[in-house]
Amino acid sequence: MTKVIQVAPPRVFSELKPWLQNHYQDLPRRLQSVAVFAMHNPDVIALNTVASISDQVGVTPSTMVRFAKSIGYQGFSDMQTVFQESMRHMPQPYSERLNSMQRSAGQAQTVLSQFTQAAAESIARLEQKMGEDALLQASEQLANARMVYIAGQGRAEPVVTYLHYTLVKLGVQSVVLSGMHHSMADKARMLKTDDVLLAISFSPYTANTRELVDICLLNKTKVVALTDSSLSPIARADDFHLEVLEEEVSGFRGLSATMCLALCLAVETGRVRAELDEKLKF
Amino acid sequence: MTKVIQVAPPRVFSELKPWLQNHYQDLPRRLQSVAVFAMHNPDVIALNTVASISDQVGVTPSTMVRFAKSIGYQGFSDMQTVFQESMRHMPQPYSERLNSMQRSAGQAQTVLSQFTQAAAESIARLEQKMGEDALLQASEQLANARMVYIAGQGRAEPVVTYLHYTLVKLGVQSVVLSGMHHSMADKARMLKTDDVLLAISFSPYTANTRELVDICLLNKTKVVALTDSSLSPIARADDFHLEVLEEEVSGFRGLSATMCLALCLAVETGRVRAELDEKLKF
DNA sequence: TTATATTTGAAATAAATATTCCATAAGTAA
DNA sequence: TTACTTATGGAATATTTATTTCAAATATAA
Repeated sequence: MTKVIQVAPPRVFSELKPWLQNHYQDLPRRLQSVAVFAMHNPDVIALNTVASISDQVGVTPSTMVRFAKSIGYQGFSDMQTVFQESMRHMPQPYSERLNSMQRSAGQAQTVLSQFTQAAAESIARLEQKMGEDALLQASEQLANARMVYIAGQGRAEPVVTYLHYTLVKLGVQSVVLSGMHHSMADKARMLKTDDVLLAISFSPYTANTRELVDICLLNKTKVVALTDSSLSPIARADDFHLEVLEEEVSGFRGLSATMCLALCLAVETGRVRAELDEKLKF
Repeated sequence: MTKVIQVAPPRVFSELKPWLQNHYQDLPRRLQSVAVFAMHNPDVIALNTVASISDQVGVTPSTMVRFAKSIGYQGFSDMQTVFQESMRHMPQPYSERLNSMQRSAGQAQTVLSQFTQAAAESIARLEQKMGEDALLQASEQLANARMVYIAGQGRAEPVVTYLHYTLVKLGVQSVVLSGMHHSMADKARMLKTDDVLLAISFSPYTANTRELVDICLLNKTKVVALTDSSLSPIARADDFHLEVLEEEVSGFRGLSATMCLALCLAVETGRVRAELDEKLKF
């Protein structure tokens, strides 16, 4: 029989959370899954049935009961009430919503709210302005490449890392150029005509990335550019460029929308590539 | 037999409210009581059983069922789900609400819209859940450090790069540990007690980063952790951890909210550090 | 008033949901 | 490996919870 905690279990959600943090490591595998799910989806625990929840978590109903008992509750239902109580007065669809709006309109904004707002705006604009077809075109270029070379410096570097990571995971061959200590000319020489350069650059545009794009376009190597303005030197008539502009907060620009676009680009590329691979089989 | 509305009943709470206002006069006395109660205590309807609710309203269980049926629902349970749904996605303040409504009303979602929506949701949640004080505490730790060592692998790597880039720009000395080819023990040895480890790790948590955190905590070196769950092995009672959860779209998790938090953390750290430097002058 | 329709409550029934139990699988230590 | 402990899934069971039924109460119209 699974050992059961004897002491009284947390009666409020805010106490349950640290409890799980402390005991998480010692929990059996399945019970860990439940713990993670519960912390991430408290509303689901509060509102759904054992069957439905266990299904979402990917465990059996018994496991849900065991989980509750291992914390010290009498059973699942007992634990569920704790989750339900945590929702009770929190939401209040309308009145509460208005409150939070007033609050944000009213007093001084926190650092956090300023930046989250800027990020949200940037993402909203991305969705509005970015054409699905532009994204698709760029993805097709990348998917058709023998190898994708990714370049970018400074603020663009995290984007490079992320694109590389995601593309590789999706089975698209790619290499990061920025890290290599070659001259631009040497780097450009690595690119064959069936390769594609994926260049990321934001204002102020670094000379290096720009130079690389220039050389590639001269060599008729395809270029996909990710930048913050169509006026950017790396956005040219003869390349495929995607534009994403981050809202600025007192001089700082985030990367939220850019990362979102990067993910879209990678996923779409992976999809197109998978389609191509499928065709080649026959 | 009580006459029952034939047309489809409101499927969302916001439509149910006006419906009740319009039909209130025509309802039998007991059903009016229920209507009033339901509008004033939607959370009770969402979370309690018929027996408990009918008791609170002062009617019999049958009346609750009749009430639901008189609106057009199949029974009480059917109506209850509408109340429950209204509690479910409680964050999403306003703009996002509108967006998702427009979208769901329209056609199928594009890749872009799916990911932007996920990003927006993640950011909204970040703003709601993250405490300004937790952010400030973490920032103070970093600002007081002689040197900030940043570690993280895989999906966390872009975040490492970004934090490093931003911190350095803000005049906070920092080094990226991930890139170095040392053993974890060697890396840990670099950290003195007045240094701080800034560890970033997401599920599935890489052993390396976890090990590093363990060693540092053993050595009483301060740790600031950025992770996707308070259950993560790097979120421990004795470190300062910030939690940010990215919404998932068909298996992919973005970094939009994470990057936003990273920027907040860096900027706040820079601000605190500037204050400290100012004091030292006198 | 009486006849009729409507509303209501209480108890019986049906449905759903949680819980327990047990056989088997997965780990662990020798 | 083998013996042993712990964890897990599936099915049977118990419990809770919603729903229906029907008789009584209340209202309405003649």
